[in-house]
Amino acid sequence: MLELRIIRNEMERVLEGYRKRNLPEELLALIPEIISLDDHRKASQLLVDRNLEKLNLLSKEIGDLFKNGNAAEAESRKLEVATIKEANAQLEADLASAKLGIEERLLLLPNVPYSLVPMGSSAEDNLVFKPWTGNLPKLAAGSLPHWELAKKYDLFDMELGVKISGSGFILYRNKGAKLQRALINFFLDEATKAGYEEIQAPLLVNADSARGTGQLPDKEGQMYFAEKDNLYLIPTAEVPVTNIYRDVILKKDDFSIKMCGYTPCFRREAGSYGAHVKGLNRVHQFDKVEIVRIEHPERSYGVLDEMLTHVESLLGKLELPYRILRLCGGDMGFASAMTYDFEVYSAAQERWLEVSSVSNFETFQTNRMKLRFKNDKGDSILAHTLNGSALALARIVAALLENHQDADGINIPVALRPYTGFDRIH
RNA sequence: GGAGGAAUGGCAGAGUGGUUUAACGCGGCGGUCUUGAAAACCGUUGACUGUAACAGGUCCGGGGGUUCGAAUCCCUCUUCCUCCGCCA
Repeated sequence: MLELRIIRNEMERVLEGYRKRNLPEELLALIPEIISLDDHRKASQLLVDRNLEKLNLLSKEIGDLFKNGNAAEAESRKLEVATIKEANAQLEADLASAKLGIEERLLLLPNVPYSLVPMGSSAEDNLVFKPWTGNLPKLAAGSLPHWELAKKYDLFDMELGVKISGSGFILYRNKGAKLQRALINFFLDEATKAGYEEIQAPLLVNADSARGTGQLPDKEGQMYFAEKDNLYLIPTAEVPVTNIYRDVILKKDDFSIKMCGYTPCFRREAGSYGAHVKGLNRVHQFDKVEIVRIEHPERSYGVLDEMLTHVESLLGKLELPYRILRLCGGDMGFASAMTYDFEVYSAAQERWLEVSSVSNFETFQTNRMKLRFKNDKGDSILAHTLNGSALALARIVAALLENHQDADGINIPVALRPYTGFDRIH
C-alpha cells in the first residue's frame, strides 16, 4: 500500500510515476480525494482528542469528589460527561468513516514506478535491458517441443495430472521427477553459497500474510482458498517468507536480511487459457526457489542489481540463452517499483519464456506489514523489500529439454549432473 | 475433538475498578570512576497519532460491552500451556 506520506510530500513524483503506468483517470482522481479525506481526518481527530481530554479530566474530578463525600457535585459532573460523550459519538463515527475512505482508496493505488522505469502500456514497451548476444540455438529438423519430448522419454504426464487433479496439474515421473528434484537442490545450494538463509515455510497462509505482501485484496481471485480454515495456498514463497518480518522493528545492523525458500506455488490462473498455455508453459502448480531481501532504503537498488547477477549466474550454469527485460510501467505488477524479467529462449517453440521476475517493492509491502528499522535518530523508518525467482522450475525444465536435445536424447548441463546423477536422458 | 489454565513494555514479572502518568529486576543507552575494560554508583529507556515546537490523544493478545472512570468486570475470537482422546 502506497504511503500517504509520499502522496502528501512527493506529489510530482507520484503523478510522473503514474503516467508511466498509464493509470486511468478515475484512479488518478482518488489522489485529491485522499488528501481532502486526510485533512478531514486530522481535523476530526483533533476535536475527538480534545473531547477525550475533557472526559479524562472529568473522570478524575468525579473520583475525587466521591472520595471527599461530595456526591451531589459528582452527579452533576456525570451529566456533563454524558453531554460530551454524545457529541463525541458523532465525531468518532465521522473520523472512522474518513479513515476507512482513505484506506479503501489507498488500496486501489499501485506502487509508484522508480525513475528508471520506462513509460509504456504493455509488454511491447518493455526495455530489453540486456539482450542475448550469442547465437540462438538452431535445432536440427525433427526436434520436438518439450511436451513431445516428455512423451518420448516418459518424463511427465499431463493426462494423469488431469485425471488426478485437473488441467494444469503435472505428474512428473522417472528422470523427469529426478530432474525436478535436482534443480530444486541446485538452486537452493547456489542461493546458500550466495549467503541466503534457507527457509522452509508454511504453504498455506492466513489473510494477514496475504495482505502483507499485497496478494489481498488485489489478487484474491488468483489464489486457491481453503474455506473451512480461512487459509490461502501460497502463489509464491514470497508470501510466507516476507511475512516473517511483519510487525517487526529491526535494528540498523540487522541488515542485510537474505532469505531463500523452495516451495510449490499454486496459481488459479483464472482467465488465462489460450494459445500459449501448452505443456509446462502455464500450470496451476509449479516449483520455485525464491530469494527475498529486506534492505535499508539507501541500498535497495544496489541489492536489486546484485540479485540480477545471481539469477544470471544460474542461467549461465544451466547453459540457457537468456535476456533481461526492464518492465515498463504498464506491464509491472501492482506492488512493484521496478521489475526485471528474465526470459529464456525455448528453441523448439521458438519463443522467449519468462522464468524469473526480480522486483524492488520499496516500502509498498513494508507499509502494510509495518516492517521498520530504527535509524540513528531513533525514528522508525519503513524498510525496503525485494524478491526474485531463482528460479521457477516448470518453464526452466521446458527450455532445458528443448535446447539440450539431439536426435536420440537430452544432455544434462554439466553443473546439474552432480544433482541428477545422470548425464543424459535417452 | 473433550476438560482445565494462561496471554502485561526487548526479556522476566507485579498489578483484580480511581496518584498505572504500568512497580521491582534484567538487558539497552548515557555518565562517574579507570591507561583501557569489568565491577560499583548515578541517570535514562516502548509503539502509533499529532504539533513549527510544546500540548493533547490511543495502545496491557484481537474485537465488542458495562462504568463518570477498565490492565483489572462481562461477552467473543485467536494463540500458548497442562491433561485426556486420535494420529504421520
